[in-house]
Amino acid sequence: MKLATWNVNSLRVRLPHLTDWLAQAQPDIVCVQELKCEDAKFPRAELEAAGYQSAISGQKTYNGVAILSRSALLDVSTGIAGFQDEHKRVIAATLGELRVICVYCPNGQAVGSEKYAYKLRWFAALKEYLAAELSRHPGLAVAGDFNVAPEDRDVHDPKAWEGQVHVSEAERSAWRALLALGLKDSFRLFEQPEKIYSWWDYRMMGFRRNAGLRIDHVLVSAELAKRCTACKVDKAPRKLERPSDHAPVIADFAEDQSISA
DNA sequence: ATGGCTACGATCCGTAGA
Repeated sequence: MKLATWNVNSLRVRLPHLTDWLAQAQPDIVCVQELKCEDAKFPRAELEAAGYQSAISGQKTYNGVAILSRSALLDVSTGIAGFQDEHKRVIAATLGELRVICVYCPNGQAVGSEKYAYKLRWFAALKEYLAAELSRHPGLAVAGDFNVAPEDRDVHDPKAWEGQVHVSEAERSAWRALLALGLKDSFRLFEQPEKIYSWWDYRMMGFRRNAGLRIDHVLVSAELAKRCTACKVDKAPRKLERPSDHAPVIADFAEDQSISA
């Protein structure tokens, strides 16, 4: 079973990239962020033709999240329970034994800004929400654009980025608070090559220089981590004409139903 | 050198992303 996350930076612009990638990568479930698309304009039929059902929470111009799946999406919920938010950043659904939560965490703009304070409030609310979800769903995956590079090795130039938004101590602390719930960064369950990132600035030839950050993540509960066999960034769509600035991250899971071997 | 792209919705520039 393959579970992916991809910030497409406008679903309307990126739909051909998305459908081509679905055909090539064959994920079973995809968490999509930055739809920038109202629900009424969501290309449901095109994605159904590609073999995927959709659960969506969209809005005009900004934000917007969706979960695409080859199988039925049940118990769909949107937003963070108990947290008032104008932004459409969270959607969750159940697929059999698996609970999937798709997140588009706030950018934060700059350390000390109002948006940064909102980002930290948002992460605190997310943590409480995930704690409750974990207590109900042992098989939980939280996938999306977290807008946090957890460690210096997730940053192309840690010196230049030191203290900046996406890497600041408060943001990394908020990230570690999610791990403290028992969630694992699926990427770090495995040996990885150095300098692997999931986002590259459009400017200054960021992708050519591999000047990136690893900010898109697939977190898994302890139960799900046992079944996780790989996690990789797929850079291929970032090489296309008019790409998203993010690349998809894809995690693999054994279909193992047994308790012990 | 605090810029540099890209998407969007409103114009021929501002907001936002990261």
